[in-house]
Amino acid sequence: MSDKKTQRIKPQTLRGFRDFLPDQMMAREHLIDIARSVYRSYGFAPIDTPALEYAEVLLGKGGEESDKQVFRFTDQGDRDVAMRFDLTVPLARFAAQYVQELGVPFRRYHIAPVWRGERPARGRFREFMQCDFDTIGTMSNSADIETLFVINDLFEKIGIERFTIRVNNRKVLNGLLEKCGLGEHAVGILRCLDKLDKIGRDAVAAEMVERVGITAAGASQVLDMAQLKGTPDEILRGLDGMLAGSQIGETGVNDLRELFASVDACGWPAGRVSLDVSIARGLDYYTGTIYETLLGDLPEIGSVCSGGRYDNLADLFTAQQLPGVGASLGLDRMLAALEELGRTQKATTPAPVLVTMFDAGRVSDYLQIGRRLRQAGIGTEVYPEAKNIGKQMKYADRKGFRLAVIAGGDEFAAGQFQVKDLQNGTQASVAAADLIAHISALLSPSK
RNA sequence: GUGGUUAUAGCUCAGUUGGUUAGAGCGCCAGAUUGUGGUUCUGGAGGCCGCCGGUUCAAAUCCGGUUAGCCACCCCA
Repeated sequence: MSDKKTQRIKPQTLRGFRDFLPDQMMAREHLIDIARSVYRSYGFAPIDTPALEYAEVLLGKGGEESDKQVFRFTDQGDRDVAMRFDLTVPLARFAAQYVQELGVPFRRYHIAPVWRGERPARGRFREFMQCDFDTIGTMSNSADIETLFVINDLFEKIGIERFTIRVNNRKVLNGLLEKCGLGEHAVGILRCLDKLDKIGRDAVAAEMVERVGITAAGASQVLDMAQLKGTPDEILRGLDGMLAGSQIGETGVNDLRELFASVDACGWPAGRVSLDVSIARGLDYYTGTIYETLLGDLPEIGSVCSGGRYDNLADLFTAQQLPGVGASLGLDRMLAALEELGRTQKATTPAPVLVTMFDAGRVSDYLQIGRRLRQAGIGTEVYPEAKNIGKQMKYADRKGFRLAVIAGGDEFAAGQFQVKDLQNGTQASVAAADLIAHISALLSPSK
C-alpha cells in the first residue's frame, strides 16, 4: 500500500553519530584490545562511570563555551542532568568519592564513549571513544616517565614503526614567561602558542598581540624561546641559561632532564622522543610535563595520543589534593590513520573457520564439528543452509574465513574431512580424529 | 555559532538551454556449475532524483525553506 510506504520511518542516524559495520568494528575492537592489554601490563585497573551525571558535576569547569557543547536535559525525575563530555571530569568526581577506599597512588584506565554537541567535522563526532589512563595521588616524576613508556608500548604493539612523542613541560613555559614579565598572560599565550604548527610563527605572533594584548617584542621573545631547536640535551642546556633564577623553570628543566635520561636508557630509535618547547596543549589544567604523539608517516593528522601532568584533579569535589599524570589515545583518529596507511585488515568474520553444510540430513554432525573446534579454542561458524558448495565458498571468501571444512556423504563414510585453505587454495583430506591438530597447525602464527 | 559547498540505485557518480520511459560502473540476488571461492558470461531485483513549498503547460534540472554531509573559520575542559 502506498499509505504504508509514507508511514515508514526513515532509517537514519542522528547528526554527528555513527553506525559501525562489522569490518570497522573489528578494527576498533582490535585497537581497544591492544590499549587494554598495554594499560593492564603497567598495573592500570579498569573503571567505568555513568554516561549521565548531575549537570553540576560536569559543568562549570571549562567556561561558557564548553558548557554549550554539553548534552544536557531534565530527566523524568526533574533532575538537571548531562552526558559526560570527557573521562577526566568523571574521574575527578570518582576519585573524590572513593580515594579513601582506593588509596593512592591509584592507576586506572577508562575506555568509553563521550558526547559533545559540537558541530561535526572531519574526525570529529558527537559521540566518540576515549581511551584514558592516569596515575593519581603521586607527584613523582617516575609516573610521568612511565606515561611515556605506556605511549611507546601502545604504538609498538599497534605495529607503528615510525612515531615521535613530543614532550614539553608547562613549568618550563611558565618560567620562560615569568622571565619575560608575561606571567599573567600565561593562559592566553599558551593557547596561541599551541597553534604554532598549524598557522605558523607570524600568525601566532599576530594573534598574541591582537588577542592576548602583549607587545610584538614580547611575542617575538616568547617565540624565539619556544622555537629552540636541537637534541634534547642541547635544548635543555639552552633552557638552563634562559631560566637561571626562575625556580619554577629550573624545576621543570630538572624533571625533563631526568625523563630524557630514562629515555636514553631505553635504547629506543633516535628521535622517538623529542623535546619541543613550543607545544603547550590547549588544556588549562596541565601543570607539568606534557606529551603529544605524531605518526612519522602521517604527521598532518595531528596528535593521536596526548596528555600530561596536572596538580590537582579534584579540587572542585574535595579538599584533598590529588595530583596526577595521564594521557589519552585518540581512537578515532588512530583508526583513520591506520586506514589511510592501508593497515586495516579486511576480514569481517571474527572466526577463522567455516564448516560448510553439504547434506541437510546431517545438520547435527556439522554442528558437532563446530563444537569440537570451538572447544579447542578455534573460532568456527557453521553455515546454516545446505546451499550448493560454490555459494558457500563464495560466502567464505567474502567474509575472510581462513579455512573451510567440507564434508559430504563420501567423507562421512570414510571418516575423513576436506580442509581447504582459502588463502592459498590448497586442500587436504584429514581423518576426523586429526581434524583439530591439522587446523591448529594451519592457523598457528608461524604459518 | 559564521561563511561556502554538496545531496540522483546498497556504493561511486553521469544526466544537454526545464521536455515525454532517469542511466553507467561496482556491489547484491539468480542461472551457466544441485561437490569447491576470487575470473568469465547471461539474467534479475533495487529510485517519491534528501524533505517541504513555489514558479511553469511541463521540474532530478529554476527559486525559497528545511534536514544531512563535506570544507574553511570559531571552539576543543
